[in-house]
Amino acid sequence: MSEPDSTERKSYHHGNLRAALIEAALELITEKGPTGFTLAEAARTAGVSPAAPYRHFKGREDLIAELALVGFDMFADLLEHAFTKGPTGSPLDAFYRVGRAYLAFARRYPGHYIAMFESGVSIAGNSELTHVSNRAMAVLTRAAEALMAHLPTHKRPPAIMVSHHIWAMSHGIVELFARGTPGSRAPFSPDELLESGTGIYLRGLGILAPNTTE
Amino acid sequence: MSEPDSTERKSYHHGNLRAALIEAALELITEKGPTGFTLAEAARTAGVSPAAPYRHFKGREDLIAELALVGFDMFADLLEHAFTKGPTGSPLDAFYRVGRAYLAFARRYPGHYIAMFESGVSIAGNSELTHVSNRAMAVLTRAAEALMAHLPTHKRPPAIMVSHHIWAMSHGIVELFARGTPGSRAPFSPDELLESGTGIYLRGLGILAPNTTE
DNA sequence: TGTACATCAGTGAACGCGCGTTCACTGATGTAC
DNA sequence: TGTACATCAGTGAACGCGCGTTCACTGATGTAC
Repeated sequence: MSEPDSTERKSYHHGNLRAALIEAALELITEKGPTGFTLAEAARTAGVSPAAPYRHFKGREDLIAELALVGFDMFADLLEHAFTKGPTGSPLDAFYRVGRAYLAFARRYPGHYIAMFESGVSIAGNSELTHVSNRAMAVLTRAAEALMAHLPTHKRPPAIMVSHHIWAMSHGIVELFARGTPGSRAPFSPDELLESGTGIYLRGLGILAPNTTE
Repeated sequence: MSEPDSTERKSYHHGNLRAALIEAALELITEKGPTGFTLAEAARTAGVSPAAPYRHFKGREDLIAELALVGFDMFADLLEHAFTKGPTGSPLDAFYRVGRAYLAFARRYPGHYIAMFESGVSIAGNSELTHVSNRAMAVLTRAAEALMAHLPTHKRPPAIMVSHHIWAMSHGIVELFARGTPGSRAPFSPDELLESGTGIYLRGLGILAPNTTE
């Protein structure tokens, strides 16, 4: 009844503070946006004094950067896994899987996604972040390359450009149609949108036949 | 030398406070992001006491909502103008113009764009905002409709879906590649990306010939 | 197995800060007559 | 043209608040011998 905070603790030491702070920060960011997140509240949620986080992070910014770092790492792994899983699948299947994985990540790990793309964290200014974000990007680019391997060279745009297109559309869909009141804003679900959008796009690349589906 | 703030003022009354506050807010939001913006600083910039803004806005949120409202209105006008200008142009030309206008708006009015899409303002929760954002969306949809008018019905996806695709890609490009260190993040400019992306997409729709350019 | 000691991971109180907002006020402006 | 008065658009001081961060401290844990 009178316990002020979430986690109980018996000993002086928390034992798992770093992880608990990350967890708390993710929840707070998900609920209140990057603006709403404060170190003090994360400490409170973890059941710890406001000074404790400074044993594990240099400060507020540092914690957010850590969220983004972990996020990009998971993101890259997820995309990678979607791309390489199921050796029976065609490059086309793999490409669609990667797209779906993109949306799935944004939906499943909103706190990470926000820290990565909406928190104002400077990716270019942090070499670790740059590295791991490049890794995620590279998966998309490889998927695009595999997809276009059999296209005649003169009809093949740079794979990086293609992955940028797909990334942009995915990100746009997440930001515009997967946030906020779910579903109310659009007559189409995010997944439908991405599926249909990339379908049309791939037809334009010459990878799908002009009028496959009905 | 010792003037603390930007605008000089001779009389007790500012005369133009509302507009000055909006101007100041746009600058601050552009420089520091939606988080960095405070009513107090906007007042300071306008050379006015921290209580003065309350004569013109209900509070901080209200000011941001106003920025978004004005922004969406300009946005819709700009897209509209791009769409209807030059009666000689084909629907295809008009469509490209609308796309370019999208990027141009984001580049030219970053403060408005941020207030509209990144400030956390709830569009659905404000009927005026909903109305004016729908208006902008409608322009895109009309452009898509005009574009697909001559497609056989069974090959024609819903215009709303198409406009959602285009909007998502445009927004994604703005967020991922037009912000931050300009150009450093991608080997392609935002305009190139949108142009090539929509080009491929329109080919997929059957609006452009399979291999038009080289 | 026991003891001394270094190190680690917390505490809690305090700081300075700037914010959003309210309040009674006052100078300037506009209007009626 | 002049005067009285209502209204408007500011002031400035104050409030309560919560934050980020620092500091000397202390309880718990790990290690050497």
